[in-house]
Amino acid sequence: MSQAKDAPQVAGPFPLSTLRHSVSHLMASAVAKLYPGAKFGFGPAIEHGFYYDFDLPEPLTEADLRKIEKEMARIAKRSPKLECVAVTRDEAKARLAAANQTYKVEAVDRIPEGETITFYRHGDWEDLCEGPHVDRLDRNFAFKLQHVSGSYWLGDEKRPALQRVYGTAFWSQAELDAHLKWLEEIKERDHRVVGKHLRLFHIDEMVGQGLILWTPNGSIIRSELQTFISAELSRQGYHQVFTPHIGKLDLYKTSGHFPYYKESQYPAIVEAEALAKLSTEGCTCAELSVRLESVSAHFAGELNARAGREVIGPEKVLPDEKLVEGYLLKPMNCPHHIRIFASSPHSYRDMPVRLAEFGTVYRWEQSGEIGGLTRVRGFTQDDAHLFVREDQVAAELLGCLSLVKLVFATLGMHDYRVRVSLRDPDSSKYVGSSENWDKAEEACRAAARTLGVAWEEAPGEAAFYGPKIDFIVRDVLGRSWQLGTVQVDYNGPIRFDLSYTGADNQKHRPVMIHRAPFGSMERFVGVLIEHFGGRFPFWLSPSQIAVIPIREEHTPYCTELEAQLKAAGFRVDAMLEPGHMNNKIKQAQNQRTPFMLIAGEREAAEKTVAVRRRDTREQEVMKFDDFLALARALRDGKRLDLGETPKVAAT
RNA sequence: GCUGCUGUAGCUCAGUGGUAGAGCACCUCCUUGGUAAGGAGGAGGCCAUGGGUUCAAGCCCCAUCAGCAGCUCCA
Repeated sequence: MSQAKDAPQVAGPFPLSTLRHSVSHLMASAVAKLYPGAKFGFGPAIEHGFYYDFDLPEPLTEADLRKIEKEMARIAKRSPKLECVAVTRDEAKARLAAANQTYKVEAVDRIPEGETITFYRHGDWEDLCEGPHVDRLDRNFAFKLQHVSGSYWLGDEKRPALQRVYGTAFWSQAELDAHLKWLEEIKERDHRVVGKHLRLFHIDEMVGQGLILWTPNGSIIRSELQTFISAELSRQGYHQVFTPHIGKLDLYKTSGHFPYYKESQYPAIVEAEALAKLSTEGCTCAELSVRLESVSAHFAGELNARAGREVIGPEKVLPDEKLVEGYLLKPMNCPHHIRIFASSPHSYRDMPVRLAEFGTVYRWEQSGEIGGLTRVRGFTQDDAHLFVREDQVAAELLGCLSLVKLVFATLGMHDYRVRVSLRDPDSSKYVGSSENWDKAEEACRAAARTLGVAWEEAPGEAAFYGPKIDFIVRDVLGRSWQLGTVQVDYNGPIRFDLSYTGADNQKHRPVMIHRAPFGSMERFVGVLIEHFGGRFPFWLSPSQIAVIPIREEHTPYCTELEAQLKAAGFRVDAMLEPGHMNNKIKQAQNQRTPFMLIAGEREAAEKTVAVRRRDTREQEVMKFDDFLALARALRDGKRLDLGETPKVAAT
């Protein structure tokens, strides 16, 4: 941009991103020197550093990165000046073509007409680049190349695969060191690391990629959360339901999930008899697939009539006897919930009907995308479907968001974004009348406003069946994850021909609200693990209280404490086995147990406990009854603190 | 799915072609210790899986599976 020309070209503090971009040039020049024939892609500054994409004949290794770093240092020693040269479009292409920089030639073509084309040059190396850059690459900065990974030219998987080298740079070695240390700390907060250390979950090769086994410790966290959420839901008038993990293909043909999203579903389960019959007929896989995905003319006719347009084309229609029935592992809970709603007649008086279920769904995510708890193939949504009258949409949306607000506030999560996805006003692909859309969109906006956090509108991002509100959080590695979503749906009720009887004794079409405010228990707990770094608030902590005797003869008193704590419903880890107190303290600390109660002669005599809180070496002796009261208050109030006695201000 | 890297004891990791190692955890014995690792001993591995090269493979090659970093995708 023109920023390059506006920025004062004097020695002094450039923005860090400018330095990083310049260091990426430095890296590219080192690569050009070390690997003749290298072709260059893009090399921008990014949030915590920079990268550059190269096309090289051989894959780069860690050792290569060190070699490149050395060459960079050598070039930087000469304090090269970075000079900007403006050229014409033809000249730029000629220069790049001469250097056999095919990607860069393509990049020139992507520069809009009328924009100035510039090269930046240092030493005998130059690069097509819009800048800005630091004026001189002297020694007053520190850098490190971090890792190499693959990427595609222009982010398109059909184009050549390039090697992307990531690095970072700072104005001083101290800042770089601090950044690297921060990265180490981040790693320790990673839910995969914490999850293993605290034995919260397990992913087993024998079970399958992306399928989470909740171990006892993690199950405690999950069920505490579910209990908390469920209590709130019943307060808000939801009804708990349970549905099975599979459903007939017809169900998903009606909902529209099959076959249109079949590439992200586990394959259909075909009835054994049908399969046997097909194989005697010599049916191929391709034919089987067609026969599974097709519908009868009657089915298509009914659905198209209800939708008022052709949602199932003639190419999907086969004669009845050709159709093959099967089951699908459910990719969503809504069809099952819809069938519950449809199973009995409804009056306008009993609307809205709110059906909630912690429903487990299965999706065939790409293998390279799966990891930890945040991207999995089987997950349990905190799902609910609200069947509402149109005049109730706004109020129900508010109800959904108040739950989100309550849970996030309870967990101390304030760092989340809200995105309100609206329809693209120019498009006609949407279901439902435009007046209804206007109302629904305004209701979404109004609901988002009540949250008191940053939110943005995303025109054109709505689903074709309705607008939605999404909640997005970042993990410790800075990756954004969509947690929950609240969606208005005009389409489902049409496809399933849902109705209720209005005051006018006529049938009316309800509107559906899909909402899973925390997305999935897997992802949500993954984010929570990182949010707390494994130091869960008392009510969520798998182990809440460790009881540690000072000597073996203090065991009877500790047993008594254990019994009372357990009777009060706490999760107690009585460490009564022989062994040293110090070692037990260390173990409890490593387990991130919020409280250690340490008891010896004095405590037994006075019915007190020496309370040691997680992450502190200080101890506080208190009456056991007082501790019990404190623990109850922390648990029942779902408090985030551990009830530390406020420090008395110095007088 | 794509590119690259990785896979050794429950965990964290050493081991560059010649019969498998450490620390922690675990078990046994000793130790009675007032707030973050007492001592000694022991057990524990088909070196991810399947092929190949070699007199000889944890190590080299190929494939598969899984993990990691990105890319692409995420109704």
